[in-house]
Amino acid sequence: MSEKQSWRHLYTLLKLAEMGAHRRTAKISTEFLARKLGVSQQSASRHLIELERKGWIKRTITPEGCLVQIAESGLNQLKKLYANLRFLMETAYPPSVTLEGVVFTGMGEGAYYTSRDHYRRQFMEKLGFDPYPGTLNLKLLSDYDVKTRLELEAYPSIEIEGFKSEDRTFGPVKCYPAIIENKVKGALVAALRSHYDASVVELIAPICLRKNLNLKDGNKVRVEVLTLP
Amino acid sequence: MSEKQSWRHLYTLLKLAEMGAHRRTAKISTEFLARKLGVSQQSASRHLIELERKGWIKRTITPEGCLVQIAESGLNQLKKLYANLRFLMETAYPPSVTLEGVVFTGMGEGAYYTSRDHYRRQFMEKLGFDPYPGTLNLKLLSDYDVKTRLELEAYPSIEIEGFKSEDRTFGPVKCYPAIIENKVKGALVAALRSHYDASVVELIAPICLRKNLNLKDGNKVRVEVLTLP
DNA sequence: ATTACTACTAAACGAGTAC
DNA sequence: TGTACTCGTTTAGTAGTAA
Repeated sequence: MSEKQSWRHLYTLLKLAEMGAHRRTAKISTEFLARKLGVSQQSASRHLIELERKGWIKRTITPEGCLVQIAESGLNQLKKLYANLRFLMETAYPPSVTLEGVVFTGMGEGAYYTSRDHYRRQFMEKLGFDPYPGTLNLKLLSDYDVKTRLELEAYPSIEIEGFKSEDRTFGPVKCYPAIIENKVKGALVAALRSHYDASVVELIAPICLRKNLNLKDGNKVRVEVLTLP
Repeated sequence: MSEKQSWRHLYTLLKLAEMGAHRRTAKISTEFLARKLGVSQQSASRHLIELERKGWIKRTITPEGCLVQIAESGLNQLKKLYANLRFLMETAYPPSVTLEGVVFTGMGEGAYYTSRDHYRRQFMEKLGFDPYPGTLNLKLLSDYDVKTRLELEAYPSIEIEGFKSEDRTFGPVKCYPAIIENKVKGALVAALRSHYDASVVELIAPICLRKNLNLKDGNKVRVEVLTLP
């Protein structure tokens, strides 16, 4: 969907579907399509050529107009858009939210927790990566970020079960897949420890975020938190 | 939706919604939006300015980025697109199909039927216009058109009830709202009489189609048949 | 850091027209 | 009629940069 010009083509595809070309072969002249698109006949012609090149439509030219049918790959584009919109319109929470905070050094307990075998195995299974032993602590910057972080509690999360060891209890943890600094896929973990308040979040990733993103205490970090399953 | 450039703006709106701006005020920098849109930061900035001018978003600029929320009119645009796509994806029939045929002169019975009071009142009530007394007969041109006309039978139609007079019975009639030659809003009536086969359709309109469209026998006419209620 | 202006480039568009 | 080419115009997009 994010290919260049693809959006304009999707619009043409939508109009073709409105004429039934997604269910049947429709006879559509470039002039008629042009009216529907609000462009010139020449542009409509070009759009059809481009759509055909992309493999989004099948086309047969006849003297009375084009016989057009949307191909499977074209229909998939429309379905993708539909699924996207349905999610946006029907669910109460957004697909992603972004948080900003500054790096700070905790008490070094992150490494201890993330390397507990019960946690670690669940991270691998449910998040799809083996966490680097240690968490990146972020102090949220503004009221906006704290408010957003609190809203996160209401969104569906990945639940990591707690467990008991010989001498103590490890509580359950909520995770949210996240993209850190637009680069690294990791996760935001909530309540891994109870030391911090709502203005603090912890991040885990398959790699050492500090090293890989060259972060030092006080650096600002942007996190895109994903709510999609 | 068909205003100029409106489609590109709708795309930006969709991306903003993906960041939650349709349910909450989201802090979004033009740089971040630009990545999501696949354009430059400058273009993203321009898009936001244009969306704000249109009244589709509310925006507050802060040093750390823009606080963006999609306005009601913007949300309506997304809802419109969603409803449109839902109809296309969930229903088996298309919103419109086009037919082409050539004008021919019937036996002059159209005027008699369309002016029967029981029919006429139902046309006014259910189609929203008082039909000109008479029908325009079209002989469909190709196999494609005949096939399309037959498919029409399976689509939902406006039902005109039959009735009895003193001496005879008038059967029920199916109607489909239609746009004739991209200009006149009328309707296609099916089985008003049983004289003709599947390669013939009859049109009614509030005006005399022959006169207004300057039609003579043998002229080609394009009809866009609407299936939407 | 941000936003967004100006100046320029690239792309989309449309008029004319060939087929 | 149709489609679709060339080519000049318009519009969208980007780079550089000021605030």
